[in-house]
Amino acid sequence: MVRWEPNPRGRLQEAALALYGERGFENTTVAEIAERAGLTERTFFRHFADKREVLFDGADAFTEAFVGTVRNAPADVAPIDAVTAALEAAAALLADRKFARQRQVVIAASPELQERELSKFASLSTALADALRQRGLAEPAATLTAELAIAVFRVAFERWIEGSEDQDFPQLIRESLDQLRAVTAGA
Amino acid sequence: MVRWEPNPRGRLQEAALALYGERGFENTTVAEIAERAGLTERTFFRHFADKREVLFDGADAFTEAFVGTVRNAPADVAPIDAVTAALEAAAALLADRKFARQRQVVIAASPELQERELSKFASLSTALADALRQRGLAEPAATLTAELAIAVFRVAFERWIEGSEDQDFPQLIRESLDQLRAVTAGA
DNA sequence: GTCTATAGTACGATAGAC
DNA sequence: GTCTATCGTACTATAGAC
Repeated sequence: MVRWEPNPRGRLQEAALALYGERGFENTTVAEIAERAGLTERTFFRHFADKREVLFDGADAFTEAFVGTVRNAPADVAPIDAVTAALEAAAALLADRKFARQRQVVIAASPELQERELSKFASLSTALADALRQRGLAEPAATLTAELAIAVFRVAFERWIEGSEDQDFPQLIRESLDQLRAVTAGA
Repeated sequence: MVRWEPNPRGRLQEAALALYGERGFENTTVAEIAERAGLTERTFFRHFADKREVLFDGADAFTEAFVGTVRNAPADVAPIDAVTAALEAAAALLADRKFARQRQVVIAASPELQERELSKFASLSTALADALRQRGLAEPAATLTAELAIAVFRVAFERWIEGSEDQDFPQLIRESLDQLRAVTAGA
């Protein structure tokens, strides 16, 4: 017989997402999350640095996948093309649209969670700019390209979440990139 | 004789910036800020929603200046050109480089303050996208153009802060925009 | 202006897993 | 034995309620 139920992190995440959805982020206490997961407040803070972080556990892995694609691209591939490939690779990690949608609804309802999400995207952008610089792209082009990539991803992601059934993520990304080119080209 | 010293907001802001700089954001209590300003903790929270907000008091005015320029641009001006004009107009609000630099050092030292700054830029981006949409620019071009503008501003701002004496902000913005065009054009 | 709930930290105790 | 996971308690400070 096991003394503790398995997967405490997962249980805490599930409990948190459910409670944030039911009564909102602000009206949920850490004690309540812990209780629903069969754990204590103390244990929650052992697994997650704060009350927001419980919804962003996969962020590092996502960043790694994203940046890794850029790092592994052949040296003669143009920055914009390497980044496009990375965007499509990252999209593949978002298989579960229903879960993503539920999570996004919760985040959209809380300014604090939105702040944290922005912070995660900023980290991703920084890591991406690093990778581009290591490929020889100078500043400020590296930073701008990274920011641009994040913007494209977020636009495509939002459309994917909100869209109907068979929206193709890579297709959405290509469309957004085309829009961006049209704008920067000017009138 | 005056009953209260004038300008409580300004005194709180000054005290906060000084203390955050001296001992860091996390190691500063609201009570200490209030004390240095000759006020009470309660009064601090009457003026600012939270401990971070005291460093972002000018954000709304900045957004208004930025977005107003876009809104007032003639209808036949291309979106990218309207946005460029707004960037340069916004830059004019940042006259005091020494203050801006000090503030930026403080923000850079605190993840919490960085999160708040990102949040302010996100609000600005949303407002900008709204203005562009009212000018007839469709989605997702409006959102992408707004995000792009913020990215260009931030890059130029950072260079302005870090640069030597006579860096011209408008010039930095034009350079960043050129870089962006070169990247999106591809190899 | 006073009071209170809750986030988050510090330190410690306990006890299963190996 | 060592390592690691949980839980107990006391505490500070933010922020909101009254």
